[in-house]
Amino acid sequence: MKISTLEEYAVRCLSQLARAEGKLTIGAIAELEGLSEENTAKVMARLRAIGLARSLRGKDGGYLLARPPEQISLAEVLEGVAGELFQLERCHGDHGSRSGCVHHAECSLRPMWARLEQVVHDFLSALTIADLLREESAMRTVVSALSHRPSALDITTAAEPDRAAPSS
Amino acid sequence: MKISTLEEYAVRCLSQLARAEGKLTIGAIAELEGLSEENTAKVMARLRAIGLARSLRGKDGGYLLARPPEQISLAEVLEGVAGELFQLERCHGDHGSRSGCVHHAECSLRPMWARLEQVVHDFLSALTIADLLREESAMRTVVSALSHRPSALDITTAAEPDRAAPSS
DNA sequence: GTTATACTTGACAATAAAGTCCAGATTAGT
DNA sequence: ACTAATCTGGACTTTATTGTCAAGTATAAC
Repeated sequence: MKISTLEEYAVRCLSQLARAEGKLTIGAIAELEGLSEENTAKVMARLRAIGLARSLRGKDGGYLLARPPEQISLAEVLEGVAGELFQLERCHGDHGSRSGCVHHAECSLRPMWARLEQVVHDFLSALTIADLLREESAMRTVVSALSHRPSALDITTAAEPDRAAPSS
Repeated sequence: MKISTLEEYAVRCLSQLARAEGKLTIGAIAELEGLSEENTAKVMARLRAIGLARSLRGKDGGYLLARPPEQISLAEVLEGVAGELFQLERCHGDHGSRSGCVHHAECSLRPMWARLEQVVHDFLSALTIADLLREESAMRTVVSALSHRPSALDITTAAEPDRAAPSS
């Protein structure tokens, strides 16, 4: 489980555009992020394709944010460049010999992955590109305010009570 | 951002061992999961390497869980087979021309990724292999009880108040 | 309209991940 | 011992992801 480089670069390039408060050329973004121009071009093309950046061609051209940075959530960025967060549809394809989901009726994995996806989505939805312009310390505060749950370790809510007790 | 096949297979194979309540051969696991034996062997070898499964060689051999399923969290499984959830160390390597993190002093991305990793970790830590044996509907209940935060969309906690307002 | 500056696009190369194959090692039962 | 069942480990193939390159198109400025 990892963030792809495309996803990370997308977030970073957008944050540079936000910081610049205007137009930046591919060359400038590449320089700011320490990436190659070719690679940066690819990232920006993708961001344009999913409607998060706009491009101006020709002399004096460059890229700008398609919307104010406060209106671009990180969820949009990551989900935009990478498709769905997870491929829940794994459950629907073939896995070797059998057709369809091997975990048919009793597939408890599906709701688990789905919920994980939602947890991640909720977290990312609450952050925008504008948030990334904060100083690292300020960001830490914002981000730790997010999803400050009461530990989540005591979910003896449903059916069986046979969890807990990691004793030996 | 996605779950690797190794991660998914690892979870599924462990859940089969838990369901079996004992020993299973690679062939049996492969059959149950609809995977090839070769691939299953690879997955199980990894699970053995990280101490989540034990193997018995020779005739009448097979695999068993190293611990009771209630004591194996999904976090352990995923982090075990995939290394760290994210490579936060991306910030420390080179990105093209520059050495070190291009987002030096003002790297607000680092706490963001770190917090995301923690959110995911917390979620996965609260679930065990034993939980995966529930029926799909029961699992849905358990899992939705996890991290039931009050929306997380109103985090005007820190510094700037310039978020909100996605009006146009 | 010519030129310099920039984005665009598709093809290619390098790398990493996923899956397969096979010869070897280990053990229970005979 | 011998055999059959079973895991083990390395090498190999296939596929997906990343990154690079070059030829092409658009636009502002002169």
